[in-house]
Amino acid sequence: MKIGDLAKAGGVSVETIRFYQRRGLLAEPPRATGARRYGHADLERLRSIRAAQTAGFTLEEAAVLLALNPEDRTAARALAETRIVAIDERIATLQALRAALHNLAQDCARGDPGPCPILAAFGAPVREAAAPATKAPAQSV
Amino acid sequence: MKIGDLAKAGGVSVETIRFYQRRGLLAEPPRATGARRYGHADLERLRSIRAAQTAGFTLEEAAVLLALNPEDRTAARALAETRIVAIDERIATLQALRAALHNLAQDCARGDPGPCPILAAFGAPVREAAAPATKAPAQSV
DNA sequence: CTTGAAACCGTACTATAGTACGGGACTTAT
DNA sequence: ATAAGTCCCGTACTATAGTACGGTTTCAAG
Repeated sequence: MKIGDLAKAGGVSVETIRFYQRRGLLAEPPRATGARRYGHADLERLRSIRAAQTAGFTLEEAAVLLALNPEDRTAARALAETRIVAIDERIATLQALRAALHNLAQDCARGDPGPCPILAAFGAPVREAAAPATKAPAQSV
Repeated sequence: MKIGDLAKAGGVSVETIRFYQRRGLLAEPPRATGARRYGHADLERLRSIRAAQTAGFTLEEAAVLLALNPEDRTAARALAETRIVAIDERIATLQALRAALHNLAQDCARGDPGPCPILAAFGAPVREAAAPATKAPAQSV
């Protein structure tokens, strides 16, 4: 396999593979007359990285996972537990946020007089200020 | 107020204020012999930005919120609803992730023979590959 | 009147995960 | 044999939200 084939098989771009190589996540096999040749193990490894990423691990953590001794269940479990705790925290934060926002939206929708509760919470207090920001609103979270 | 006072009052760094100014989120008042002078409205606005951010809006979205006509409850509510939907999606994703990870950890803890389920899911398939990645594991999510 | 703090300004760097670009080398197909 | 398509490599750019740095004024106190 050449890098392009590996990329296709792994569902990523050539650039991404090269990026992983720079980060030390993927090996750079010796080049045979020009192009480097990749084997099935490389594809497996690429898939592992992607799987770890899908599970919410960063590339950094994926690297740790991949460097683990396959026998080392304790370490693997510790890593997983750490992630679970982090995820739980994140979920709790988001739920609190969601609730707060929802309340504001409800209050706003009730339409009783006075300023919009949402804008009162984090909108325009006086406004005669700056120029509008750079571009179109981007999707987040 | 000079920029340092504003920063202190708003609980951010001077650099952050300057950054907001570059983004058009905060105005740059005219300079009176050297330093620019800030008023209470600037502090209010800074606090609004921070509040919006705490509510999970990006700076971009905060800018939109701040640019809104205070009467425009419909737009404000739309913005809030959009965020709520995004948050719900994010929560759902995280919950699925958490469940998957939790299952793997449980299976791993049950300790029945065979490879560690966690590592089987996204760990070391063959491993004779790359050098370890750059630094220490960072906290995420 | 001099020293040190703070303001000003532009630029560059941090982290994360890539994407894009440009030039040169090499391979493959017509 | 020439053109198209890959590959290789370094560098720079995207987004997000800042932080840090270096140099130049200006301000206030001693």
